[in-house]
Amino acid sequence: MAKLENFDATQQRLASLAKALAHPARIAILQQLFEDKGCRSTELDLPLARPSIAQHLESLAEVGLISGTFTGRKLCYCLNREAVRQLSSELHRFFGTLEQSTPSSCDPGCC
Amino acid sequence: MAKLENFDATQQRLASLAKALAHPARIAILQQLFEDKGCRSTELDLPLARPSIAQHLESLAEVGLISGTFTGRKLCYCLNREAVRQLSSELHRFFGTLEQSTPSSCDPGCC
DNA sequence: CTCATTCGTCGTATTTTTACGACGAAAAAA
DNA sequence: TTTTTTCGTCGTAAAAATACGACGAATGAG
Repeated sequence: MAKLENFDATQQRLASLAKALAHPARIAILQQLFEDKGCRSTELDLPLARPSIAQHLESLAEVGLISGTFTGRKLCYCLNREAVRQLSSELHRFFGTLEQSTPSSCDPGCC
Repeated sequence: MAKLENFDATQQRLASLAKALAHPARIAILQQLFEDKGCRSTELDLPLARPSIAQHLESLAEVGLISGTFTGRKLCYCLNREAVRQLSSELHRFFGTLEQSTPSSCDPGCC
């Protein structure tokens, strides 16, 4: 399948950032990391089994929103606050350009 | 699967809005609707077959970002600009609360 | 009218995501 | 040391998302 490469880079990037947020567990993880609830898959409080939590952490790490480092054998995930800020501003810019557009679509003559 | 209902409503809502944006085709559709490129699945310019485009339009409609109406047998999708504005502000609020949090996670003593 | 085209939808193949049991190595307890 | 617990990861089952061929009704051309 994977016809994703036929879209332009900006569309792909926005989509993959959005995909990172596209599961309540990952939203919850970001919230808890921000609240300093803990940084390990076992410290996070989610209604999911541990392997699932680890998987969600990995997806967040893949887009750079968090990054995991080992201290000995323990894996700790840290927020990449700068990346979060950047994601926030990319989304904001996207919606900004949308809102600047001419508000004429679906005028009476549209269809 | 579907353990989604074990997360709180805000997390679920944010996730499903993000999911709506989680494909480059849907990003492109929003852009083109905003640019008044057309409002029908056949007028949109995407590297996908028509049934696929129709499917992406449906997902956007499901979260209320656009809505389709028939004029005779022709189906025209219109942007719901108010819903887009609201999505934008919900995401902004989410990131806002994140950024206000104490920036201490992953301090030296974290792990 | 007849034939071709258009467009919405159905069904389904394929891929990706989600979820977790189970294993093994390390750490902790006994 | 022996036993138990902890935790990261592997493999895989189940579900959801993605993509499109094909059908049929309606429209338009000849």
